[in-house]
Amino acid sequence: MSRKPRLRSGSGVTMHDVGLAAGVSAITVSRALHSPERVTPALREKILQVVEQLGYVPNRSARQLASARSHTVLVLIPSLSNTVFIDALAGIESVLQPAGYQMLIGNTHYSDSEELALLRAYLQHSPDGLLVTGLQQAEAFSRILQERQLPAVYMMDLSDDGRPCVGLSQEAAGAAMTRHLLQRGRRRIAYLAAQLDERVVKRLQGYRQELTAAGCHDPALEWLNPAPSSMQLGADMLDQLLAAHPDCDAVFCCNDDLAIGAIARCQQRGIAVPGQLAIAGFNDLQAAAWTTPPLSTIATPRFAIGAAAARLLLQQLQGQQETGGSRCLDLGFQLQQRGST
Amino acid sequence: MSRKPRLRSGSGVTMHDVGLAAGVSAITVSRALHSPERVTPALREKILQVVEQLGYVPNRSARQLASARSHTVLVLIPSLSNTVFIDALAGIESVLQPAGYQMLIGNTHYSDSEELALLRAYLQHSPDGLLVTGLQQAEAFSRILQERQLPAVYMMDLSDDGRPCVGLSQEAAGAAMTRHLLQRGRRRIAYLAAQLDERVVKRLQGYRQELTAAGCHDPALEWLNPAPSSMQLGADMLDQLLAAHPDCDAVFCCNDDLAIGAIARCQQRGIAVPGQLAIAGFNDLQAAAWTTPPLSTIATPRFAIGAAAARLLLQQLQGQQETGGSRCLDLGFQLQQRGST
DNA sequence: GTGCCAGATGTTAGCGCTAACAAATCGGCG
DNA sequence: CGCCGATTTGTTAGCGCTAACATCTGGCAC
Repeated sequence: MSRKPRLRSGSGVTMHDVGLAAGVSAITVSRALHSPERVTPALREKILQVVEQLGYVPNRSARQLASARSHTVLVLIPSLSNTVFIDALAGIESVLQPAGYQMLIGNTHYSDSEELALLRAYLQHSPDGLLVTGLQQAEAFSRILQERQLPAVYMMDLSDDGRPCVGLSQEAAGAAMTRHLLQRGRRRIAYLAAQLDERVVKRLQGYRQELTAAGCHDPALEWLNPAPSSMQLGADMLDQLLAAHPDCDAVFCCNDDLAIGAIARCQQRGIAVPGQLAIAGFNDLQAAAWTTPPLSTIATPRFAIGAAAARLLLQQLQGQQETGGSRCLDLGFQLQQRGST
Repeated sequence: MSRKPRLRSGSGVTMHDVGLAAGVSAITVSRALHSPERVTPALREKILQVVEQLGYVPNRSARQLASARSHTVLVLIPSLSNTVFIDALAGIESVLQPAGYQMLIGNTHYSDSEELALLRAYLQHSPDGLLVTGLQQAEAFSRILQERQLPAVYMMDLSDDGRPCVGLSQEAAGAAMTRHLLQRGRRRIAYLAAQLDERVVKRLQGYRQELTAAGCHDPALEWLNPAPSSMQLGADMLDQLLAAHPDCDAVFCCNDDLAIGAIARCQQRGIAVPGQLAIAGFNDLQAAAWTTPPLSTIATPRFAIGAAAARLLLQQLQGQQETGGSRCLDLGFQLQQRGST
């Protein structure tokens, strides 16, 4: 009258089974797989053969439970529909995958509270570290990280408080594009923005600085819309802007989506670009090179940012707590001048 | 001389601790959290309070190990940089997240062998089910699914072999667009394709059928390039096509990326669209509405496909093995006629 | 031969949780 | 008043793996 055996997950072959078949104990199998240098080469070879033969698949939960390390990294991004973050994700994947780390993706929908909720939810997986977009999280967020001693690397921006980060100066990039427009002789330069996340605001600050320095800053030319960014919105905002300020001679859009909508609307309305109106975007999405005229924009190294951030995090996880040197990596940006300016 | 306590992962608060503080046993805490109906409301309330107070976070690995269920779904998509799959991903997320399921994302890079390798690697997480893009996997792939009795739902296409799937008839969609071009009076209709995955090939089949039926199929007008799809490639392929076949009067691109490149190149070369050449795309990406002229294309319900596939999988996981009725869901498509045709 | 050390392998226990069974509790009814 | 069944809670064991310690082996110095 023995009790029912439990349901086995996976293939049912355990490390113990492999050991049995290879004539060793389970722990030796574990070592053969995860710290090869602690097992005689011949024995290791034999064990690997048996693993192959039995189709053994290690159980990650058991490993995690026993070792208190999950080999998992939580990645928080504001949106799945914005290519910018997907590119960074690809960069992260390219580093974590080969290193044997699992990537958990959390979509915060640009919301601090959702971000916090996601962090709480994903703590159940006890990630070894975090990759976070941006620097401004809810207060409770940083508290949790601190309590649990969770290492984190921040992406897309540069911090001034010692937190490890990989990105670019959004402010400098905003300033660079504004300077470019000034150099092209524009004086009535508008700033069109949507979504209004921290990066968009920092670009705005760069824009303000340059215009103020040049003596032609006009707050009335700043059009900020908290709605999600889209090409439709770019077109609509352009219409509104021109209706209110027909003398405007350049539009700096906070991202390429808005800019593509704006440029298409100009095309529709017969507004000469850049003759009457220069248009600039931000991010250098693939489509930016294929508008009429092609869009001037700021190219950002998203893939590289993701990859570098992942590498930085892995360094921390592997205990290389290099104390010296700032751990802030500035990967810069590049002004792509095309036909629209 | 007691041994060192093991490193604790997470916060260190266990179910046992919660039970202790609430004056109940660990299993009661487990029940309060996961099967509320098995605990007196008052007690449950108290337990939840203690959970909150102690900041208890359940350990998913332990749960998984003990219950042989991972509450995890593996999602395999061919690419992260193609919006089509990201949209589906968003749909999947919208269903799995609220249901308490974790989504593991595997990027197959359009490769059968990588897909198989990913499946093998992710088996370590013992996913409860799979969401797979397309129907054509390596042979070993299906064998593994069968061996482990892993439920899977296939996305983006329709099967004819009884496998549960959610998508649309790629063939019918290809045919519909071709029919549309024929109705607009075109006779020399080219098919421009890249990446050449199974969906692209099926659209090609639909295209062939319609043209053959109309008596104007010319294999020389099929331009198939295995390289990854991009706007640049679309522009290049258009040039090559027109150099070889100046009499061509319509181009059906297998996706919007190619079409956007092609339409931009026409603009650059002064080729009248649709006057001299009609151009059509596939998928209805956001940018398709903002080219000059706006691109005619086939709108596909990607988000809905992802969501429906996830729901279908959850049904299977929750044991509702409804035997009756096909489990193939055709969510259709819509022809978006715009200025380019 | 003895002692010793380094390296290879094994033993034991326990990570945190839940399935299965066991016990306690309660209300209602003969 | 005691017995029944239903409901609520507890006990026990074990999921598969690995940290820590224990043991074994062989080689080498003296």
